[in-house]
Amino acid sequence: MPKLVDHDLRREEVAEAAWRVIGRDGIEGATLREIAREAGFTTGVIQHYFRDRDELLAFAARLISQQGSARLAEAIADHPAGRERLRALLGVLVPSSLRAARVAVLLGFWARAATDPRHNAIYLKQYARLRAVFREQVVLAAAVGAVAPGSDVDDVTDRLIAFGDGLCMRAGLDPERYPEPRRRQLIDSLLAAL
Amino acid sequence: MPKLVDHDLRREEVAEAAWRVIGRDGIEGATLREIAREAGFTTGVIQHYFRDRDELLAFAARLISQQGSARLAEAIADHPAGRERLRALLGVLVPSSLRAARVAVLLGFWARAATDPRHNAIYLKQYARLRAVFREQVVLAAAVGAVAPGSDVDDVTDRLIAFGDGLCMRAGLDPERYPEPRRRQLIDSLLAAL
DNA sequence: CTTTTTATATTACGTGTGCAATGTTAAAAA
DNA sequence: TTTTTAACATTGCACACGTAATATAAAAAG
Repeated sequence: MPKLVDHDLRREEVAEAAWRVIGRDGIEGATLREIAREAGFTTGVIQHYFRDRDELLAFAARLISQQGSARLAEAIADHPAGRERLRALLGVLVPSSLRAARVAVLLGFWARAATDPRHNAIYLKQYARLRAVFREQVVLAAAVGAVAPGSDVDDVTDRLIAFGDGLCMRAGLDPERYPEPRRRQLIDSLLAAL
Repeated sequence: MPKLVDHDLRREEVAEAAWRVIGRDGIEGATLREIAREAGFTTGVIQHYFRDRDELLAFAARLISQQGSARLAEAIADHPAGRERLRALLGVLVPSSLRAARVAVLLGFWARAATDPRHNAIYLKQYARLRAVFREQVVLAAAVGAVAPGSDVDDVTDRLIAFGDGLCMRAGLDPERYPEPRRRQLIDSLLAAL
């Protein structure tokens, strides 16, 4: 047997290079050659670990979502149920170290999900998971009195997520208007109005 | 002098064809040849009215924003200041006839604005206008008591817009979960919490 | 050492792109 | 009627793309 390589690790390595390229040049700029150059490999390597460009992009999209899930779990573990935990969850959607590149990656995948059925399916799964986590925590927050009594749980959940996504996007495209303190202030303002 | 053609009209015609293609195939699918085919022209026509592909896309982005401004003005004219008018404004961000294609166009331009400085500049101008309109109406709404006393006007404005954008995106990518009645319900729920 | 199998590298090919150059058409002005 | 010029069409080119095919390197197994 020849040189031993951790396949999953290599795939992640390539996917992360793809993110960096997408963040810099957009999805259309994420060519196999450019991704390979960014990763320090040749295109032959990428071909060895991914059937084609689309599978690589799909893998990258899935991976970014998995990492988001992990950060959601962290946020839950690190903060007590209620408003604090909701704030931490929103902080995952709108991370404090928000780079334009990160938003470019998200927007790129979302834009692709709007026209490509395969990526849309990936997106739907990701979103269902995200929403379930948020909803659960909204229920807990309501039990602790962090949500106005009488509010519909699903409404609050969807409002939270929509706000987080919108803010993430606007802030990524216009970082001067939405520096980190301003983002935190908006999140607090939103939570206070729940 | 030869045949007379309204230049602006032709440009709009081409831009609208570009939207349809982007809505169908994404921005990367919006090639000159495909846009020309969609518009019923040859690529020669497009070359005659636009310097290059980028200018065409920039024009299309500007045009879509202008039309949005017009719809905002309509919404203001048709609804009394206060909660009703805010609802109408949100209805412009999240139109009742939300097609996936429309969201694909928006996401495509946003994604491009994340990596292309020229498109980012266009986006910033658009957003400044949008925000100014919203802010003005939030002030009026507060005066009528449609906003909780003591709320910061800028906070409320940004929360409204972020929510609207986020909902528009999520709904466009997942229309089954967010049919029109659900979207209206969410908007009302948000306004009630102001 | 030889064989086998995987990782990585290289090259070539067909396709489609944006764009430039050039040709054709037709209508308005002279 | 002739000329002029904008509108539109066509063709070709250089380039970059994704991918297939193939070659080389390397390491475990016999």
